[in-house]
Amino acid sequence: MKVSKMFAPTLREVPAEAEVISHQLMLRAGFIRKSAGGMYYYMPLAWRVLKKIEKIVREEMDCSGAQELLMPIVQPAEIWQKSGRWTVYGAEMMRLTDRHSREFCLGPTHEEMITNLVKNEVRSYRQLPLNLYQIQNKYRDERRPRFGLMRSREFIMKDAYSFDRDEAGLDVSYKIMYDAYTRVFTRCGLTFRPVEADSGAIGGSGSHEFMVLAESGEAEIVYCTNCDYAANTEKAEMHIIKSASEDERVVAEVATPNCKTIADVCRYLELPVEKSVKAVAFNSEKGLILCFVRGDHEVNPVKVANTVGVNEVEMADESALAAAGTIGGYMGPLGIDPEKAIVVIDHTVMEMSNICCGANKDGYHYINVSPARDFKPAHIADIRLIQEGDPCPHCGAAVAKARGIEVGQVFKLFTKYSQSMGATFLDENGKEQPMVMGCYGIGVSRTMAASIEQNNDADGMIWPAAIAPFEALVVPVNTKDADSMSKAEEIYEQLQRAGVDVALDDRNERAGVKFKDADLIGYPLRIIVGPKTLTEGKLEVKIRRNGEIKMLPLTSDYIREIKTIIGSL
RNA sequence: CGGGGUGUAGCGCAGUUUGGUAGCGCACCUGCCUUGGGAGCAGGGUGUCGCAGGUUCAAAUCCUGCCACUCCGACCA
Repeated sequence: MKVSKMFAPTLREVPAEAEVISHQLMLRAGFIRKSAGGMYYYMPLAWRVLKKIEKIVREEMDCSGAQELLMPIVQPAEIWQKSGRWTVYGAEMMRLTDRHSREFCLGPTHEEMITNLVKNEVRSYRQLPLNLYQIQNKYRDERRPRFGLMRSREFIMKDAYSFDRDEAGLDVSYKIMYDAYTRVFTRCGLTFRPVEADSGAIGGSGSHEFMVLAESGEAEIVYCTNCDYAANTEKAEMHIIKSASEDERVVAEVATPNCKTIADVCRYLELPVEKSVKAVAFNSEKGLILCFVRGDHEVNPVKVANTVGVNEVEMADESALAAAGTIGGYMGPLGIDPEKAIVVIDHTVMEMSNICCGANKDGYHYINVSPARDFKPAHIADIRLIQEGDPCPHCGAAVAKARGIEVGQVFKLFTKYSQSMGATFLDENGKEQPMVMGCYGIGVSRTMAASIEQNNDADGMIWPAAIAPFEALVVPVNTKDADSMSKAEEIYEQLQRAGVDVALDDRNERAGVKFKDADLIGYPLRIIVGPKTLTEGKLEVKIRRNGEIKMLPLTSDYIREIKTIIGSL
């Protein structure tokens, strides 16, 4: 590829709309342009990267026994109605209607489609296990698309679906995908970490997310400083913290005027914060949920939703609290009508004694409350949000926090879709069984963005050679110098013949312009041909990542040397 | 969806307070010159001032409504 013909308009200035570095650099380097909110053109350089990522994904999927197919993007409403997700998916789904007023959606995911296909074609245990995947555009009408390709409404995804005869089979399929994902992201040159993830209503220990570690990541993860435990913070389990046992005293109501926060109450009553409980109220489709954790702890809304069995929770307002007979700042579990609110107590709270909590009226708290004796909650569960320094659920050492970009997720679906959609097979005994499913996603376009987030400097992108738009760029420093030009052309052609993915910057531009563009686009290797080095009989080769310069004698087998260097990038 | 901000040339912005023929830098086109880190000179083109109403002799500027984009909070590859 000659740069003079390349469709890659670079920008000197950062467009105002871009906030994160990957978005800024992709706009500046001519990788993407916006069409509408959360929708982008992938221009030639971006498309080259995406194709290389896809190639790695395909190789790893194919050698793991998965088979590629391609399903329609436009999906009929009926199958979503059958699985029950037509209404559940809500505004996130892009819907459309054809000329006969039949309803469709643009696929946000393909569980329904693949299950519908497989249920019609697979009858016997002999045909299992089966793993099918595709790479295509997905559509999710995000509430708030942002950060360029990191959260877009149209994005490229690899989605795979496994079908097994039982859970043991699913475990095998899951492990194969988990290992394949580890190889994919390793080959893409990413620093990542698989973490335990929330599996929502399906439950079980059935999901891992692959997180690219980056400050700009939207997800927060915790990892153990001692063992290999790592989890999304919304998933991380918290064990019960035992309190010293003491004699239970008699409950008393005390006035606590203007003490609306835990800190106020504890100061006023001269109690340690570990002797108080904090209340958080949520609204949900099952009504008001009142949650209680120890005063110095935080509530994890994801755990609350899973515990109560609702899709989503949102912060409740004062009017909802008043309807349940309580008031903000003075909420307590005592005397709450179970018909009006679901009370959920963190399991650590149930171990405490002689604590204080709100009395559900303005200006009053109870003291000497002993939860095991006094509370009658609907649920006792782990609803606590893990914090930096909390004990690791596996080994007890302190956990640390980090931010990550979720580039992949593996998920055990069990029989959620096979049951609702009737995907069954006959086992050896002729008995009908639901297929046991797993699903496995990789955000291909997000992976490209994540790589940039992790690999950049003040001058631009720094691509790992495996997914770079080009592995190398040949730069003749002065296009008017016939010797430089012919030598550059020669090297360019030699490299092409040697199978190197190379470009030639043949533009009649000053060297500075070419260097700036090369740094911005992030070619892993730059081969500079100029009169200065040519007269010394040398070729200058510069590594983008560390700025290291190697001088290769023209008499040497420099093509081979260049290939070796690229192999190490 | 709630709360802020911004919409003026391809990009970055000024002009809006106080209404009076649309500006700057970069980019782009032509020529000269230059060629190891975004050179210089000369000439040139570039706009439904987000959209729709309204006020006015006159609106980028004032008023009303809408739209888009973007940032901060609850969801996801």
